[in-house]
Amino acid sequence: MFDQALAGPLKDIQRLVPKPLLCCLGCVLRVAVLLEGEPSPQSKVLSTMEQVFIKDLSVLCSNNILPWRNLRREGKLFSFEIVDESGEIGVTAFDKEVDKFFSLLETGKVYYISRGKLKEANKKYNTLKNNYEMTLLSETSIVPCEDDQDLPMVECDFILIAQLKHMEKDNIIDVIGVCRSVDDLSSFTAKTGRQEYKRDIHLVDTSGKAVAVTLWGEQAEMFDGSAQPIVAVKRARLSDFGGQSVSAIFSSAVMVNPDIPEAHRLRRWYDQEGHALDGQSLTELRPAGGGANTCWKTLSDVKTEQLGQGDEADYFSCVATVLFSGKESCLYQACPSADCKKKVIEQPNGLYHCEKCDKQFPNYKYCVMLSANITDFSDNQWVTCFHETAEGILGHNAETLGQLKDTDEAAFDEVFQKVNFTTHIFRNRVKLETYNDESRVKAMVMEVKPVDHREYSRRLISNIRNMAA
DNA sequence: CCCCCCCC
Repeated sequence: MFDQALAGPLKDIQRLVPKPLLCCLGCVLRVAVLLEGEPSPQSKVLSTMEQVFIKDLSVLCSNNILPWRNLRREGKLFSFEIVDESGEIGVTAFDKEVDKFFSLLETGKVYYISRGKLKEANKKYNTLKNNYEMTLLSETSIVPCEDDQDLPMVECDFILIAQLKHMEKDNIIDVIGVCRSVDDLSSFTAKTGRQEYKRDIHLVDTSGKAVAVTLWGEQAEMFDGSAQPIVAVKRARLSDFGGQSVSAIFSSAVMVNPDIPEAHRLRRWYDQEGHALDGQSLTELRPAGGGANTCWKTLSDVKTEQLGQGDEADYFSCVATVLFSGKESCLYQACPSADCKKKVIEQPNGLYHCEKCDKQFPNYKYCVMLSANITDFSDNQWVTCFHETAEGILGHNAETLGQLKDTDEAAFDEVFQKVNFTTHIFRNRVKLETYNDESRVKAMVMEVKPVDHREYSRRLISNIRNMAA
């Protein structure tokens, strides 16, 4: 079927590419490419019978047929990547070739490919180490290769996480590490308006450093890091977000527990000693579920840095302990309308008037406005907590508190006793407020969360390191 | 012949 005399390695089509070859993780496709005719950079036909492997595991999943459109016409396409010992190349199939080959090509299988077309790769979109890319033609043939024994495994271009520090943003890199933790899946609205998903995972390697890797879409949704697997990401992009982080891109290959020596070495290292280390992350720690750019301050920082004294409000987060919470006047009678929390005024007629809704009601509901003094090692601060934040600190909702107040004074007191010396993460808003010609900085609690001791300890250790440096 | 690679 194929003329062995024409056989040659993939490197024949990239002899103009002086780069060393890349690794092949999870080798997949063996391809023999037949070249015919004179090579020319613009359009040449391939001819080789050497083993070639697909290496991008993501491109062959079933939803990778994409529509395309230009001024003249539209159609569909899919692309995949093949690699042999000598290098890699991207391949694209359009329209009829999609119908013909998409279901035939299977990740993990080996094929002979003949009579494709080569053209110059567009480096803007193609991060493969090849100056060319391949297009399938109507005369292209792809035939499964039964001999898939002894697939060559080539060395990888993995970079130690600690070495990322010396690299610039946007570099395309390969990393491998132990997935020591996984953030929750998060959803966001992309520029296109579509709802997309992402997930950060945290890899640590023998360099003792860790880095966050962002996965996207289905890869993010499906990722299971519960067993702390080894994760290799090929052709990811180095980002400067949060200091340094790594982002999977369209053509990144994410491999979980690949069967390669680096992975086995990492597994042994982590299980024996790595798990006990607290590898410092190149990516700034962001507490799970926390807002953007959490600004951690001690309470004395807030004063020395004069937060809240400018025109705008300032926001900061702190870990602090409740010293006192005022039970007097912490409950008020509020408008019973669902979304209204305005204080109501009892009328002579026995009804309750809400100024905001401009209505009178026969009843009211309780709402909480709690004044508390919170402290950390450095200072203390009076803060005001409304509604959910107050309920969070007190551990009861407003309705329950109201009932206790009205029916069981002792139990009501106990709620406030129990709150003393509880520690939380507070996110606060501080702003200068003027009342009766007197200006003072008021602190309002925006959010109360339990302390994540693991994350908190990491941050403290990181602070100590930074102070020692 | 496509060509978006995202987000805080």
